Amino acid sequence: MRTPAELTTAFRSLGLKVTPQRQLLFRLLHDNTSHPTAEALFEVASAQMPGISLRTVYQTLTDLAGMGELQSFAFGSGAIRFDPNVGAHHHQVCVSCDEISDVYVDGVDQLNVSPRNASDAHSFTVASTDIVFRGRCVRCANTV
Amino acid sequence: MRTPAELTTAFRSLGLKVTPQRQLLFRLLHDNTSHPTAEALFEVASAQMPGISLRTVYQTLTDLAGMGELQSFAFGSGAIRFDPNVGAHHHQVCVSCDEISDVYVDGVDQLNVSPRNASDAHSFTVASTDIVFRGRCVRCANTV
DNA sequence: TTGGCAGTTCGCATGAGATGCAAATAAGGT
DNA sequence: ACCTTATTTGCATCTCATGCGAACTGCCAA
Repeated sequence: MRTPAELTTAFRSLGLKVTPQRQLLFRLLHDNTSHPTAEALFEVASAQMPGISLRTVYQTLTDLAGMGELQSFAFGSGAIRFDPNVGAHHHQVCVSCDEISDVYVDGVDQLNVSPRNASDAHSFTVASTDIVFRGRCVRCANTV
Repeated sequence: MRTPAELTTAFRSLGLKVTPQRQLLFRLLHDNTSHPTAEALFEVASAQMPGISLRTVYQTLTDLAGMGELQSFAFGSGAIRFDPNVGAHHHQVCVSCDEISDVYVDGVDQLNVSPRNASDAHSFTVASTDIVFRGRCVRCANTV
């Protein structure tokens, strides 16, 4: 997503207001690589702005996602994760500690896809491809 | 997953009981390519066995998944989908009608993965790879 | 600088999806 | 046929998320 300063301009030019709550979330999300949940952001935000509402966090995240400034993903279990990295990338998920990392993948366009039924060939128009690698991060691999 | 007959034997040899409810679900799931939710299976099961409990459907699905007879996936939104196809395959999801289809993909092992930070290289042990193609099925592509 | 409209925040209610729990019931070995 | 043990069921509970309305506040305009 864009920088807090750019988002401030973007919001204003859309007729949206730049509140202290939103500014805080802009800052907490910018360059955030932890793929936080709404709840997790709420915890961090609350420490810096006691009284901020979970509802507002959800609201702002939804708005940012709608503007294309955030991507959101559901990884198997639990709450939705938000990712300010909106470029083409994929994810690694540690099955042990649930840590999620961005990864860049070459060769996606070379994948050879064949539907279950031959009759379905060429019947699907792919708009995007999401790849999730599940396994163990170094820390968890060494802890087993 | 295995056939209802095979599952019957497998359950018995594990000390588990083969109830009419389970037999019905074995049948409804065998060769089912619709990636149903627990609720969806409950609807179909209820038609054939009025009174069957949603709780039992969840319970049996969880058991089968735990035995490796089913795979379960969370696709972006809504309820968990179950898939009796436990072989290596991936999925196509229509963003318009939510239809999910199995697809087979060649070249997965040739993907060249690079972590966001070079220092993370070789730090992750991949156990499985899930690919989701999002787009439009023929039906929806023609309806736009 | 001030006024006021329109967008926001916030808390509570609500809803979906899923699981915990205990009493009643039934499978299936003996 | 019996008895032990697994299952089924319904209800309560939990998590994650969104709807809604009253109170509040950015921020443009005068």
